[in-house]
Amino acid sequence: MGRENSGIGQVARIGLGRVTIADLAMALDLSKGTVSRALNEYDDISEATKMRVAEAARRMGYRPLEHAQAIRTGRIKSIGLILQMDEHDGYGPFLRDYLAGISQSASDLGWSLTVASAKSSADFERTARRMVEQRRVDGFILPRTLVNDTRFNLLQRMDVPSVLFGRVGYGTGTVDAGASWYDIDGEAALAEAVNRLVKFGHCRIGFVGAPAEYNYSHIRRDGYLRGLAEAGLEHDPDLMISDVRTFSDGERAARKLLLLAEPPTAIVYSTDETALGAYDAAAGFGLKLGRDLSIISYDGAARGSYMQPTLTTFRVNLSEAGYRLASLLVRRVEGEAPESLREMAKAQLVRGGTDGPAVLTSLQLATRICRTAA
Amino acid sequence: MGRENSGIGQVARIGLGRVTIADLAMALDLSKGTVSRALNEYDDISEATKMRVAEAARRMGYRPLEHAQAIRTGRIKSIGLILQMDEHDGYGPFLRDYLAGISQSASDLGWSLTVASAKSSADFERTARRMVEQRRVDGFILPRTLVNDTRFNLLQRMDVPSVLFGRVGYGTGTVDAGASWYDIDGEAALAEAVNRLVKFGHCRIGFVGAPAEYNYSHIRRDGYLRGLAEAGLEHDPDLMISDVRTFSDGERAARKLLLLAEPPTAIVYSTDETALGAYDAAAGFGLKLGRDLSIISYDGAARGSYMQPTLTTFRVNLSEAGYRLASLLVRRVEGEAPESLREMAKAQLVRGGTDGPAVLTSLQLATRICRTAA
DNA sequence: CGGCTTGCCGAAACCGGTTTCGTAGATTAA
DNA sequence: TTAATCTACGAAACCGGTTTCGGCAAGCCG
Repeated sequence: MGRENSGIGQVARIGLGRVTIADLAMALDLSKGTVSRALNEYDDISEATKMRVAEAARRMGYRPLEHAQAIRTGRIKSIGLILQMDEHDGYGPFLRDYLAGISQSASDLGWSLTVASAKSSADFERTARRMVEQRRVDGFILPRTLVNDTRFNLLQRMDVPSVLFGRVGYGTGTVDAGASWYDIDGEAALAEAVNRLVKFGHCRIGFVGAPAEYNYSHIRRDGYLRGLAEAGLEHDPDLMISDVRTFSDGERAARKLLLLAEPPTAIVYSTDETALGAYDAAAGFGLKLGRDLSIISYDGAARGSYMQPTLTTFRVNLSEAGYRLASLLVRRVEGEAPESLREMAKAQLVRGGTDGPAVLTSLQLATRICRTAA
Repeated sequence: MGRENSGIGQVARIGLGRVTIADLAMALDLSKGTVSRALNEYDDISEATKMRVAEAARRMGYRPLEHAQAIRTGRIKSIGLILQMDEHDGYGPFLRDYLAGISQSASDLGWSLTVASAKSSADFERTARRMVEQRRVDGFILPRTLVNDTRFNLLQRMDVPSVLFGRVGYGTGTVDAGASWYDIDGEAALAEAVNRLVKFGHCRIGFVGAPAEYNYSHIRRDGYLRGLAEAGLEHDPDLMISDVRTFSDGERAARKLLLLAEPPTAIVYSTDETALGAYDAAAGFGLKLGRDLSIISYDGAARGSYMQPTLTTFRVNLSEAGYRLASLLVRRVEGEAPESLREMAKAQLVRGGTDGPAVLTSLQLATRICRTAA
C-alpha cells in the first residue's frame, strides 16, 4: 500500500453503497442510537417507534453489517468447523449433506459457517487458536469425539463455546462435564441389530468394535451386549473383537471369528468401513453374505449401497445432525447452559442384502469353512 | 436484550483481553495511526520504526481484528463457496480434499473460507446476495461451470469478484470475457486417452459425452476428436453419444454403442459416474472389461477404484485445484486483472484394469455380442 | 541564510455499528 | 399543585482498526 499507491490497482471491492444505520436514522428523523436500540428490541424504546423502524428497515433493505456489530458485541455470528485430514474417512460422500445441514441452520438463524482444515491434532490447536484470536468464529462444532478429547479440553480451557457431535468421557467420572452435544443413539441401534438377528434365528452373534479412543466404540459395544442380554443369550468373549480400524482390519476380524470352533452365523460391525472387509472374508471362505453369514453394521456410508449384496446398516442422517448441531451451538453462544443443550437422535435401519434368516447352525458353518480352508 | 437484561444470561463470549493496536501504540510511545501505517507498510513511515513496530507486534502477540479492519477497508478476507445441492455428485468423497485445498490456501494467505449451501439456482442467487450484502465474503469460487453460467453472470453484474473452476462460454463469441479461472485440461486428457487406446491397437473408439450445458462437455469432446485426428482415424458420428448424465444413461449409451453393426472395441467416457454404467452393460453382454472392451474415463472419482476391475481414468487433483483457486481469488480481490489470473493444469492418468490391448476386432466383437443377445 | 522540499509522525476524522448517560416531557404520587 | 418517577429519546463515547491532513524538523539548493 502506501499513499501514492491509492487508485493504482483498481481494487475490486464488493458492493458499495449499502444502506447504513445512519441512513435509516436520517430517513426516520431519529438518532443512530435510537434506531439501533429499536432494532435490537431494547425496552426503553416505544412500541410505535420499534414498528416504524422495523418497517423502514424492511422497506429500505437495511442489513446490519455484521462485522461492524461484532467489533462492539464480540460476536461474529459464525460457526467454526475444522476438517481433520488425519482421520480415515471423514464422512465420505456425505460431507456435503453434513455441511449443508450446518450451513442451512446457520443461514436460518442469520449466522454463517467458517471452514478450516487441519492436518494433525497439533495443527487443530493452532488453527482453532488463530480462528478465535482473529474472532472469525464464535464457537466450534466438534465431530468424531474421543473418550478423552483434547480438542474439547482445549476449547473449554480457552472458554470457547463448542458443541460435540457425539459424547465424551465414557467410563470416566466426568462424563460430558460442561459439554453440549448431539448424538445418535448407537447403543439402541446395535441392540436393535442384535435383536433383529436373533429374530432371524441367529444365536451366535459376533461383534466387531471400533478403536477404543472413540467414545462411540464403547457405546456401541454396550448396545451389542444389551441386545444379547435382552435376547437372553449369553455373552461369549471370543465373539468380540475390538480396536478394529480399517477395511483390512475388518476383514481380518471376520476371518478370525469365522475360524473359531463355533463361529458366529452373524456379525455386528461398529462401522461400515470395517464391515466392508467382511465381503472379502466371506468370499474367501465361499460364503454368501445374507445367507451363510449375516452382517449388520452402522454408519450408512455410501459404499455399502453399491456393494453386492448391499450392506444392511444403520444410517445416520448427517444433514439433520448438522442442522441440529448448528442450532445448538448458536444457543450455546447466546448463553444457554450446556446441560440444557443435549439431543439424542435415532439411526435408521437401511435393509440391505447382508442379513437374513439363519440357514446354517454354527457347527454346520464351521464344517463348511473347514472344508474350504483345507 | 434490553438494559435490564445485562448480565443475566452469563453470555459466553470468545477470548477477551486481546492486545489491540492501542496497546501497541502505548508500549511503543507512538500514535495508533502510526502503528497502523507501519504494519501496513505505508512508505511515509521510516524503516526503523517499521522494524520496531513489527518486532513489538510479534513479541506482544498482536493479531489485527479482521472485522475491525473490514469495516474501514471493505475487505473481510474471506472466500465464499456455495455448495449446490441440486447437482448430482458434487465431488463425492473428494469434497473434503477440495475444501482442504481451499482452506489451506486461504489460511496461508491470512484469509478464511465461508461455506453456504443452496438448494436451487434461485437459492444460489439469494444466498450469494445475502453473503455479499452482509459482507461475509469478498468473492466466490464457482465450481462446475456451465457454458452459460448464470451464477457467473450474476456476480459479474453485482461487481463481485469470482474465480471459476472450469471455463465458460464455449463456442460463443465471448469466451471467458472478464473471467478468471482454473481448469484442468480435459481436451488434452481425452486426446491422450484416445492415443493410448490407439497404441493398444483399437481402431474403433466410441465416445460418451456429458450434458451440453456443462462447458467441459464440449472441451472433452474436442479432445476426443483431436485424438482421433492425431491418430489418423476417421470420425464416425455413430460412435458418439452425447448428453449422458447419470449412471444408467451411461449404461444405455454403452449398450447402444455395442449393438452397432461395427461396435467400438474401446469407449472413452467424459465422466466416471457415467463410465461406471459400462460395467453393467459389459456384464450384460458377457464381456470382460479391459480385455473384450476397453474403457477410459475422466474425473478420478473414488468409486472407480473399488470396482472390479478398477476403472482407468484421468484423475483431477482437487486439493491442488482448491489451493490454486483460492489464491487466484485472493489476487483477484486484491485488484489483479482477471485476464492474468488463469491457470491450466493437467489431469493424471490412473491406470486401472478397464483398458488394454485390443484382442478382438470390431467384427469379432459384434459376433460375440450378437450371440449373447440372441 | 532563507526558502523549498522531503521524511516522518501526531491528531483527528472516519467506518458502521452498540452502549452509556443524561434529560425533556409526560405521568404518577403526595 | 408540586415533587418524584417513568418513558422515550438524543448526544456522545466507544469498539478497533484505517486514512486524511497538517506540521515540525532536517536536508538541499542557490
